Amino acid sequence: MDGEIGAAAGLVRLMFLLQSVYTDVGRAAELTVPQAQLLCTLNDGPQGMASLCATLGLEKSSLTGLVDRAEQRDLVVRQPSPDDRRAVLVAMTKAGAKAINRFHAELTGRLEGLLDELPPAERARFTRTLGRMVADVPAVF
Amino acid sequence: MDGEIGAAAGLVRLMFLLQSVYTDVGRAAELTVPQAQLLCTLNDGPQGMASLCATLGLEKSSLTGLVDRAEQRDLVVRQPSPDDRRAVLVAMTKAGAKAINRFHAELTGRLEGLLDELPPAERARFTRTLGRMVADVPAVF
DNA sequence: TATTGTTATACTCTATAACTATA
DNA sequence: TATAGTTATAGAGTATAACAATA
Repeated sequence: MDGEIGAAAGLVRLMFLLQSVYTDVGRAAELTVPQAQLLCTLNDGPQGMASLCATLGLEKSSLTGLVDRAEQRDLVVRQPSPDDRRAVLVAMTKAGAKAINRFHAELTGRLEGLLDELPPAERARFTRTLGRMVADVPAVF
Repeated sequence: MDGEIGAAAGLVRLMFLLQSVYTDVGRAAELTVPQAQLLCTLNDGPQGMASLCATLGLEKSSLTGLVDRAEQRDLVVRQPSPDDRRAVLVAMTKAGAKAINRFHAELTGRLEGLLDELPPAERARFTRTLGRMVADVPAVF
């Protein structure tokens, strides 16, 4: 009634809306979606490949390729781990930091823009509920 | 304060949560994400390639490949258009309909489960706000 | 001329399996 | 033996550019 849609349909549509915004902002910053995720994850400091696999939900070999390409574009560098000679630490370069800062600022603006037309009280309630729903999702942003 | 996160960060986390659920349910139904999107779009009836491109946000050549692979898996068929001899209509097969019905039911359940722990009033408000936000998003579900 | 769709080509992303080196 | 990471290989998805056929 009255054009209402179910919760599931609404969530799927929101997912596509968010994906298209994310991809779009990425393109403007010359970052693919997985590259942007990688850089966001590295924002807190260098990490080992295994740890990145867990955060990003990728197989080891997939991450090897992703890091290879990001390294070719001078977004990240591989460094030897001081503690474990098998391990590698992946760190952002200055160019990577610059790209992700731009991406982050632009994406934040675009996403907040999606809520612009909501009355402030409704927006606040929505954001609070959102925070509850994603409490357990790793901080990839 | 109090573990609150901003609206943009919340939306990004929700996007990743939704993507992982969507991908997961797709895998169980042996559908890739783009294949599931394609089948959902065809649920209302056969469509031409150009129309599908617009709905799915893909280039013509990308869609050609997607439909090729879906056709190889017997999920869709290409039919000649009765009105325009250049055009092609893409339609679901019985196997495609079966797969997407299963996918749809399972995904709906999983997504509604995300809201399970919210108090009913909060859930209703959230769903209503959601509906407002995605009013202009094409119905890909 | 414009539109519909395909082909050729190239790149990114992802996974599985087998491998090397270190713990 | 177990863990950290790479290599080899294969397949899906996407885009740009050039093309054929029809409107």
